[in-house]
Amino acid sequence: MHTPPTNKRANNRATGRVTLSDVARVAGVSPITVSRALRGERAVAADLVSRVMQASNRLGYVPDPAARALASQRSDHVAILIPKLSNALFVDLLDAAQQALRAEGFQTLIGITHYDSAQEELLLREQLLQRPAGLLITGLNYSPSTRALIQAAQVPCVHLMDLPESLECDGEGEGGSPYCVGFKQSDAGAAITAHLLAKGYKSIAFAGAQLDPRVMQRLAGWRQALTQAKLYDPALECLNPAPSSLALGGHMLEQILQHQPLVDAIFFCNDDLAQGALLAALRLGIRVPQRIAIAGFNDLTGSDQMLPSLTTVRTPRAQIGVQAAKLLISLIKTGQHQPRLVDLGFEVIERGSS
Amino acid sequence: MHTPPTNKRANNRATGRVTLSDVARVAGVSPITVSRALRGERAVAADLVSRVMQASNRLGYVPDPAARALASQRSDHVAILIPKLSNALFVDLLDAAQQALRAEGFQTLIGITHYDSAQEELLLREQLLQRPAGLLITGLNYSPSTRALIQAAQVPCVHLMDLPESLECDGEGEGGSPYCVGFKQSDAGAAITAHLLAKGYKSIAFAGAQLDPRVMQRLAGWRQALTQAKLYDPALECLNPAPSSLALGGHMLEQILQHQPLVDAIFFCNDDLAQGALLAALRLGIRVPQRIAIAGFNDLTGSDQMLPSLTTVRTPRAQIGVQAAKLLISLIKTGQHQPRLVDLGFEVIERGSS
DNA sequence: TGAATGCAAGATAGCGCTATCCTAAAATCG
DNA sequence: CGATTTTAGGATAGCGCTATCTTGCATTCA
Repeated sequence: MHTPPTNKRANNRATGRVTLSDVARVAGVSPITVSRALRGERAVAADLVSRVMQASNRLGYVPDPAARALASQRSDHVAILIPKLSNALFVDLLDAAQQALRAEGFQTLIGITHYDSAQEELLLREQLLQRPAGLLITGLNYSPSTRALIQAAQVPCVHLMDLPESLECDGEGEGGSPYCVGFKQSDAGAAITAHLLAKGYKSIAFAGAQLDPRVMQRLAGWRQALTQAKLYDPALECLNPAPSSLALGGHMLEQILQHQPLVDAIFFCNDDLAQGALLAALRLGIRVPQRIAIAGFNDLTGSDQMLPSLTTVRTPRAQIGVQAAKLLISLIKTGQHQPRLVDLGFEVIERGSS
Repeated sequence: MHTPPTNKRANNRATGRVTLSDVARVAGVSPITVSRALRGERAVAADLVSRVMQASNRLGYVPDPAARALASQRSDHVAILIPKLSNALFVDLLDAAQQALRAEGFQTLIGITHYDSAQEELLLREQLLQRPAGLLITGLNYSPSTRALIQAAQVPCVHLMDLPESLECDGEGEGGSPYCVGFKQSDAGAAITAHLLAKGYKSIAFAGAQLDPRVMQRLAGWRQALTQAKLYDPALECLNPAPSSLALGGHMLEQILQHQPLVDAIFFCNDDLAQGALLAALRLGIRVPQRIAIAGFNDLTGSDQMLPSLTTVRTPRAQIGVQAAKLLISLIKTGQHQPRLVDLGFEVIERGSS
């Protein structure tokens, strides 16, 4: 069957879809005016706008994202790149960002990198095909090819969780510093270490898994705090590239107690490790914090329920998701935003385990 | 600046994008033939196909999803509707489904319903605007308007986690039963209850939060098992519509112990509740399983690490995500699939808490 | 007051692909 | 072996929107 092209204006064919032209006809204006009126782009006379609005509402018009994307070379998608969904941290980030984006009419495209920069590049490449309006990327990515992709795509991009080491503007040629929403991981690492020091612990180990850039920065903060207190010892570092998990935390506790019996406190780079350590301590009859103090990072679900409850660093991940989304949207709409760096800070939460 | 339409075939303008026509020109065929060759649609002579492939690879051609979506009225998106990201169950589901979909070139659109059917309908409406190729929906949705939306959209849809009560074909008019990948929630509820009965527990309480349809089915399974054992008592039901959490699990344990001191076992509808109960028991000095046995559901992360380790029902959520994605893809490509119902079962995991 | 300027609305022309129809050649048949 | 059917490639025409240029009219200035 081929429906002959009857009246050019009544082009809603068999689909039943209400198009711009339909609205235009009802409002008695040209299609392009409807487009402009609905997008608020350029000046359109107030009475025309209201007529268009009325017609649009009456017909229940909804723009077609695909047509819009094809014509404007920009979709209503925002791509988000996240390392893993098995870490609650990133789930909270995703949840918050997704909700904030949806409120502004954006669809979220997720990409899980598994901490693999080749995967990250591939994912980004796939996502860029959709011509997203913006990009949210975990961490400050310095993979040159990924960076080049973003530059070439001319898409606004906000980095999550992390801030560059030097807060000052370092005008690095192309557009200056990146947009970032997060907090200083190294400061947070130093702060929780300082807390343990203040409580009188003398031999404070660092236990880190995954060893992504943020863990390494927390490690740097810990090093700095201990060095300053003249208590730093490389033997106190327990690093494992395996993914973070409760079970691994338990193993690490045992390992440290065995090899470094003088250690009286451990700073775990993530709460799941610390929770695992607390459970292992319970199992092994090791008293926390009497025999050894435990501190975690992120204040994940359950940390306040542990026995003893877990001393940790509360990180504003939901806030980061929301603020990053807002920053990105402003970037999409206006092309720029000040400041480029948003530091949402962190908070040391002292609980029973220290 | 207006670039005059020079050569119609060299239409990759300033964007640098390689289009179908570019490939067509290089391969010495018409654009439509390239389109057909690359999609494998209709018959195209083998030598032409290989010429097209070569040209396509050489130029690095990648189809534009927006153009494709506009022309074909179908995008490469698959929409997934999930209640919450705060329940690890759904995160695992999403993770698995997303990965399987991506492997086949589909982008995942997420929607978080927060167990709100009005939200669900709104989200679905928004997602349908993107003309998704398929739909993954948690649970068997019976909200009439949502159902109507799906029907009207003519989009393949697979339901997750749950199977309809009557497994027999009940030819309900329009297209028969829905496509489902999951397991029988009520059977799982009955099975874990049967396990507790077999261990000799006589007064087995049910503690449920959120009270979504799946929880209610587990409740039904528990009721049925206890009724059969002539041990059912409505007073043993502890139901709370609040979201599931560790803290709530602790509260529920205390509540049950206080109001029903004779209870010797509790079946919690989700592992986070059960984990919270175990921690609360530890805090209160209540011995598990001696004073009271605890069982959970889903075998979430950490359940094996608890003290004592948690008896629970292992549910194949990652499998469900993957299988549902596969079923959906087959549905998208071929229009149908048998069987319509995929039961992936479950497994009772006996651990220290019972 | 006539020319220069601004400004809002419209006409035009695609964005990059696929659905549909068409046609010429090959394959099948009575 | 001519008539019918099948087949594979191409021409054509949009999908529903926005970028861009053009035009008509009200403002402003020398």
